[in-house]
Amino acid sequence: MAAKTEKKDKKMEKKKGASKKGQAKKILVIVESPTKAETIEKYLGPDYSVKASMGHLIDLPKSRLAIDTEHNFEPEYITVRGRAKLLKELQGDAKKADMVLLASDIDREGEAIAWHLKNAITAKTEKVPIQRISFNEITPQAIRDAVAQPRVIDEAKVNAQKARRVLDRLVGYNLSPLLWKKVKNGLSAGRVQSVALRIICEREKEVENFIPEEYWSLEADFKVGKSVYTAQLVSWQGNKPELHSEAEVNAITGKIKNGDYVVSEVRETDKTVKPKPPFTTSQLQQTAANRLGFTSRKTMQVAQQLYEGVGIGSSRVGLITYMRTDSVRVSQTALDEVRAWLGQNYPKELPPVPVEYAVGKKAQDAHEAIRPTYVTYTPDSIKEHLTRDQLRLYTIIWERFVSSQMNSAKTRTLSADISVSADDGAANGIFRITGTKIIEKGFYRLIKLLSTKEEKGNPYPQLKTGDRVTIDRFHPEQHFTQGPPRYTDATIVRTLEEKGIGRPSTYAPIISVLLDRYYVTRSNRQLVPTLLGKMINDILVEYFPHYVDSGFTAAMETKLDEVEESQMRWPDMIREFWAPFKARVDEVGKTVESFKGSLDEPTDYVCEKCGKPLVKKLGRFGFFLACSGFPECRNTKSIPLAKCPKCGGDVVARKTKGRGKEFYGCTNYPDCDFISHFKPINQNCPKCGQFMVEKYDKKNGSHKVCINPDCDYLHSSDDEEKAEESGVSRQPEESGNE
DNA sequence: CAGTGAGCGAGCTTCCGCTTGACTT
Repeated sequence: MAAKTEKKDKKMEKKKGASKKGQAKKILVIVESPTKAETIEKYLGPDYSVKASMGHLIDLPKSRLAIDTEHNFEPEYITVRGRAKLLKELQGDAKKADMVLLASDIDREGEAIAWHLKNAITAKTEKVPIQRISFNEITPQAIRDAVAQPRVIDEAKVNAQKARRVLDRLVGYNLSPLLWKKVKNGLSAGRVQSVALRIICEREKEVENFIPEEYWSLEADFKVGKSVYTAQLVSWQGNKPELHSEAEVNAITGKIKNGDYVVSEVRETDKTVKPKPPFTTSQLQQTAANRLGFTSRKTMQVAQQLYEGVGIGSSRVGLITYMRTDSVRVSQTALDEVRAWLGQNYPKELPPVPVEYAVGKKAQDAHEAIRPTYVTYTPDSIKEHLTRDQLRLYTIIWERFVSSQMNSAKTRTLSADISVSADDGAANGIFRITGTKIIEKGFYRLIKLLSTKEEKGNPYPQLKTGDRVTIDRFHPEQHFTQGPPRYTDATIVRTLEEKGIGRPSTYAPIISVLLDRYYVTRSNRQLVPTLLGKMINDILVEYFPHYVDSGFTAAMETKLDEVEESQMRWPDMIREFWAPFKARVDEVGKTVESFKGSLDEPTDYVCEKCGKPLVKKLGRFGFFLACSGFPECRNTKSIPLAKCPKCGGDVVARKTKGRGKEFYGCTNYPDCDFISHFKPINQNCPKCGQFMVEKYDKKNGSHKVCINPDCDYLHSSDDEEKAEESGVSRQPEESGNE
C-alpha cells in the first residue's frame, strides 16, 4: 500500500537489526494525539509504550489525482510529505514490541488511520501481532476495558472512508482545474467549501433584495404609586397595531392621551429553563463567537492551548478534554466528580439523578463533550496561570459543563394588560407590561460569563386587575424592518453542522479557505461574498447544481452508511457518481465560454493619470485598483482604507517582507511613516474624527479603538458589549434547544 | 512598504479530514 516511501526505508531496517540493549519488550499503543498518548501512558503503566501518529500518515499525493478511474477507482497512497520520519519511528517501535494496539479514534477516519498503520507496519515486520482497540473517553477504566477487548480492523468502515476520500478528491480535483481554465488560476471548489460559499451567497442575495420598510412602535410609561412601568401598545381596535408613519401614531396618542387607563388583565406564567448540554466543537465556536467575539479559528487555537495544558505550580495540567468532538456525552467519572463538587458547593442545586443529554443523530461520538478535565480547577482558582483569552474560554467551558448537571431554573413572567378607551369611546387599545423574575435559581446560581440579561430578570411589576394607572408619557419610535442577517462564524458553523457538512476538525478551516481564496471577506464579523465569490458560486450553481448542494453530502453519507454496513461496495458507489459527473465536467470544459475578463469590479475612483475610472481587480496578492484604460494606461494602486491621520494621504494594506503578515501604512511612505498593525474599519471616531481600528490583543480581546493615541474613545470597550452592538445580535445565539 | 493585470511561452495551482509544531514578529 504505502509503496512510495517504503523502498527507501527498507535499507535502514537491516542495519538497525536486533534490539540493542536488553530492553524489555513492551506493548506499543498508537493513538492520534500526543497529549492523549501522554495521559494514556500514565494510565497503562510501564508495560505499555504509547505513541502518537498525529493524524493521517498515509494519504493521496497532493500533486496529482492519484485515482485510477479506469480500474475500480483504486487510490494510490503515499506517505504524507513530512511524515516519513514519524512513520519510520513507529515502524521501528513496532518491530521491537511484543504487540501493537492501534488506538486511533473510533470514527471513520480513525479506522482508516489504523488500517494504514497496520499495512505500513506489516510491510516491515510480519512477526508482531497487530490489533485494534477503541475507546471513546480517556479514563483509566475505559482504557483498561479497551485493552482487554482488542478486535480486528473494521474493513467496511475503512472502505467507507476510502469512498469518502476518493469522492472528495474526484470532485475537488476536477472542479478546481475547470475554474483555473474558465476563471482564474489557483481557485478551488469542493464538496464542502462550495456549499459553504453557496449558503453565504444565497443569504447575500436576500440581503441585497431586501427593501426596508418603515414602521413605528408605541410605548408608554405608566405611573403606579411611586413606580413607573414601560408598556407596549399591543392592540388597537382589537387588532395588532400596524403603524407605518408618525402620523398614524399621533392619531392614536391624540385619541387616548386623556383616556382612563385600567389594568384589565394580569397573567402570570411560570417557565422552566433547562441548562444547556456541555459543549461540542460547533457549540463552543458559536458561543465563543457570540460571547467573546472569537473567530472559529481563534477559539480552536485557544482551546488547543487549554487541551495541551498550562503550567500550574510545577506541573503541566491539561485543562479540558479533546476539543474536536460532535458529542455531548460525558464519562461516568466526570459525572461523579461534578456531582461531588456540586454536592459540596451547591447542594441545593444538585438533582437527585444525573442530567442526561441526547447525542446528536449524525454524531460519530468518538470523543466526549468538551469539558474541564478537573472540575475542581474553578476558573477563579487558576486565573493567574492563564492568559485573558484562555481564562475566558475556559470559563465558558467550565460554566457550561458544571451548570449542565444542575437543577433547572424557574422564571415567572407577569403580563399585565392596560386597557384604554378613546375620548370618544369609539376606540380602544391595550398596552402590555411584562416583567420576569427568577423564582428558582437553579443553574443560574453558577453561570456568570454565560448569563444573559434575560436570565438576570427585569423589574417585576406589582399590579392587579382593576388597578387604575396614570399615563406619564408616550414614546413613539421609528423603526425599519431588518433584512436577514449575513452569516458570521457562529451562524455558518451552526448551519453547516445542521446540514451535516464538514466535521468538527474542519469548521474553522472551511471559513479560512473561503477567506484565503478571496471568495469571502470578513466585515464587522460578517461574512460577505466578494464579486469573485459570487461569480464562482453562480458558475457552480448553474453548471453543477447537484454537486454543490447540501443534499449531495446527505446522499453521500447515506451511501457511506451502506458501505459501512457492507451492503454496497465502495467502488460501485463511486462509479455511480463518477460517470455523470465526469461527463458534465468534460461538457462544461468544452462548451462554456471563459469568464476571464469579467472579473473586474467597477469603482468610483478615478485614475489620476488619465481620468478613466479605476476598477478593482484580484491579483496574486489580493485586491488592488487598476486603470480601466489598460493597456494604454498601466496605473495601479492599493485600495485606500482610511485617511492618514499624519499627512492626510491614503492608508492601505501592505504585507511584510518575511511571512506576508498584513499591516496598514500610508501611501506617502517614506515621506510619511504612519503605520498601524490593525485594520481600519469603515467608521470614524465620533470624538476626534480619525479612523477606528478593530484591535485584538491578549488583554482586551477584540474591540474598536480610535487610532489617535491622544483620543480615548472606546478604549475601554469590551468584546462582549461589542458582540451585541455589532448588528448581528438579532440572530439567536445558538441552535434552538429550547 | 514590491508589485500585482492579458495575449505567445512553462509549470503550478486544487479536495476533505485527521493531527501538531515550525515558522515568523
